[in-house]
This record gives sequence, structure tokens and C-alpha cells, in this order.
Amino acid sequence: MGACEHCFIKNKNEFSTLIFDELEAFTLSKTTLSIKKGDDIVTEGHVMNGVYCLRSGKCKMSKLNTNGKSQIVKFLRQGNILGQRSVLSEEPSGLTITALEDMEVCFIPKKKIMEAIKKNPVFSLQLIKNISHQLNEANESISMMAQKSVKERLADVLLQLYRIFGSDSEGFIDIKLTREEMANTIGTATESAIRLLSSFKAEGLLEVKGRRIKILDKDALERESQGYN
Amino acid sequence: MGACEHCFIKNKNEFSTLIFDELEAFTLSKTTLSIKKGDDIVTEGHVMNGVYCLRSGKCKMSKLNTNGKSQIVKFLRQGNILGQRSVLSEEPSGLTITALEDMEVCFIPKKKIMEAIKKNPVFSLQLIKNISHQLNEANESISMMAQKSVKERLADVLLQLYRIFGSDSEGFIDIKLTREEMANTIGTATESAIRLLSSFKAEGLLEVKGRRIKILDKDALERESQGYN
DNA sequence: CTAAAAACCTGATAAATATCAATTTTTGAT
DNA sequence: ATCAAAAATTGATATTTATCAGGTTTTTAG
Repeated sequence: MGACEHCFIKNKNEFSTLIFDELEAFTLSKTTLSIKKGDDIVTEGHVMNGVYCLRSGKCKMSKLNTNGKSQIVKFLRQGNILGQRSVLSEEPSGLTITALEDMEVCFIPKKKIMEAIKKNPVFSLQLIKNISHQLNEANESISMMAQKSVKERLADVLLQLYRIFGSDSEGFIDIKLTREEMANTIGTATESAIRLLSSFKAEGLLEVKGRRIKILDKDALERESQGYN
Repeated sequence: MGACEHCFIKNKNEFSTLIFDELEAFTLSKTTLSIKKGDDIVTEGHVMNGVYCLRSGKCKMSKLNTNGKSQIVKFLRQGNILGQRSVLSEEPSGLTITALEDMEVCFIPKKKIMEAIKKNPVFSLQLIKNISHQLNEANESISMMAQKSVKERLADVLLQLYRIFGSDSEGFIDIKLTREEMANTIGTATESAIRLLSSFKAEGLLEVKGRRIKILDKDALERESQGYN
């Protein structure tokens, strides 16, 4: 496939700090893969020997619980780098990454990433910043999960999904999740997620057409997420 | 106070990868501070211009919610570095850090940390690994908070506290928290935390003497935390 | 040491959420 | 286009958790 130094994706992520020569090194060793919707690209507990740069498609990062339930921890979109936490910490992946749509990814071997870190301190610092930022987001999620009611969390997640994926031409949030995935994101039973979605719909906050959801009253949803009801 | 290059703490954290000269640079610019129990050393939303190395004492990292409740996200002990996430990402601190006991800390200016990153790639990598590891722990917390019942979370947190702080000469977990802090860690009402502690005590899993808690049956507590009851 | 404040505890009740069971609708593979 | 499988929905009920109110105990400041 194409060369990293000319890839439109590179301006959307940490690779923007890499210089021409470094990107050329990536180009020479990368592999491009197609992942079908529903397939796992990274599996919890496995050791990773490189990262994936997401060219197209969307995916979810989730964690299997001892009770068999899965918890969705994060959603990823075009431009995001997959698996950098595991590669950088030299620990096995703590999460499973599953395609929510067909995806195209470029695999870049760990060795090349490490070389870039050693050669280019600006790149290192960019990586540090990115992971630190993710850590901050994760801390916010802990607080939200621990302290908000299921209703508040649903409102919050809908707003988050809108922020991450934006909306399609008709104004629906540009990601299709099953009710079960919705429930696994906010940590509740599928039936509870369904009932709360219906209540938001009844209150006129949302338009719901199957798996497509449109936010009709963003301010009210924001208020719901803060517990003013 | 003493010199960083001879400080017993340095072998307990990321600073172990620094060479003599670099630690000497830290020594020359550091400041040692005493923090009284209950006082904040870092405040949510404030910009940090350095990190703190915790010489003695214990503290909590917490986050204030819109509803006024506070969520404890992490506990820190001797050797831990405070505020590195904020300094490295150049974002304001997302958390407040409060002393749970009187503490002694060494403040090291941001500038010195950044110089060490530029000079010593092994140190950079050590920092990256450390933050990555913290991110993994945070993801596990998200999953736990979202999917476990309050009872399971309490069991889990008690085991965590034991892992972090160990036990005193009588076998009690070596940290004293109020019931409210306990509740703010697991994300529940203080009364609920009290009732669940009592039920664990009644079942013979714990000995509870005021704020001092001893784990009597670790296996059973582990089973509780996994929902086998 | 002592008084005030803070923390702790208990019971009663309300509210939120999970579970189970049954039915309808949607999706995906042929 | 058809049909089986998966997903979505709804109602009834059980369980968990929060809230409120009152009293007791412990901690802390002077």
C-alpha cells in the first residue's frame, strides 16, 4: 500500500512529529491488513509485537470480566493508534480490540517504534503526552462509573459518542452499536439500557431508529448527565 | 536535606534509571517540604511546575464531582512520584492530592525532569512504562467500577489496600481511612459502606477496630470480590 | 480534661437496578 | 426473498443501594 510519509492519516496522530526519513522507515516495514466487522485485532492477555495505525473503520476496546460480562472501555476511530500502551510498557495487552465496522489498518513493528523513540525525542515526548492524556481520561471514567447513576452514565456516553464519531448526513451519531454494547459501555443490564433509551426518547431528548440515535436536545442531555432532573 | 544520589527512595521508583550526575542536578534544585495530615499538596485544575517525590507518609488522589461528592482514584505510598502525569502532558492536574498522614516530600522542578528526559532515553522509557502501567490499572478500575456490585468493590478495595500498604505489627492493614473515604473509594453512600463492612465482620472475613481493619480470611474475601456468594 | 464537632451506626423506607420470562422485531446468511 | 438466529422490547418481580432521621461514639481543638 501507500507510503507513510504521504499518508493523510499521519497528520491526525502522534506520527505528525516524525520526520520524512523516519516515516520512510515505517513504510518499508509496515504491513496493511483488512479486518472484518466483528473480528478481534488484539486479544486480551496476548503479547504485542507492534502497533496498528487505524486507516479506516471504527473499533471498541473491551475487557472480559470474571463473571463473563464484557466492559467496553474506549472507542477508536480513524487515525488512532492501537496497542501502543502494551508495546510501550512491554506488558501483554490488557484489552481486546474488536472491529465495529470493516477496518483497514497498518501494522508497524515494535522495533521501528522503539528506534523512532531513541532517535527522535520530540516523538517520545508526543507519545508521553498522548498516554498521559489517556490516563487522565481514564481517571475521569473511573469517577463517572463510580459516582453516576446508570441514567446519568447513559446520557454521558451518548454525548461522548457524538464527540468521538460526529454525525451522519441525517444528524444521527455516526456509530451503530447494539443495545448490549451500549449496556456494556455504561455497565448495566441490556434491559435497563433499553428502558432508559426509551425514556430519553419519550422525553424528546433523542430520536431513536433502531441502532441509529440522534441527539435532539443536547443541553437537556448534558443536564441529565449531571444529575439535574 | 540529603542528596538525591544517596537517597534510599531512588531505588524504589523511576529515578533508579538516572545516573549520578543527573541525580546531583536534582539535588541542587530540589526543595524539601513537610505536609500536614489533611492538607492538599496538589489541587485539581492547577498547573504544576514540578513533581513531588514522596519520602514518607501516605496520600490519596481524588476528583471532585459536579454533585459535590469526591471520588478517590488512587492511593500513594513512600517512593511514589506525585504529579508526573500533569507535568509530562502539560495539562493542569486532573486530581487533588491530600495527605492521609503527615508527609515529607521533595519537590523537583519541571525543568530538571525535562532535561533528564532529553539527556537520558532510558529514563524516558522508564517514565513511559510507568505511565502505561498506570493506564492499564486505570482501565481495570473502570471495568471494576462499572461491573461489580458495591459489596464486590468493597472486598476488592480492601485487598488492594492490603497490597499497597501491607499490615502493621498486629496484622491490621497499614492505612487508616474514615468510613466516608472508604465509601468515596468504592463509589457508594457512607451508610452502605458501613453496613457492608459490618456484614463482612459478621461473616468472619474481617476484624474491625474503629478505623483499623484486619483481613481474617483472604480467600473468602477474594471470592466475595469475584461475586461468588 | 472537656466540650463541640465530626464520625459512626442503625432502622425504616424509597428509589434504582437486575433478573426472569415471554413476545415481537430486526438482521444476516443462503 | 425467506427463514432461522440474534436482538430488542415489555411486564412482573426481586434485589440492591440510597436517603432520611435519630441516637451513639470517637476525635479534635482549646
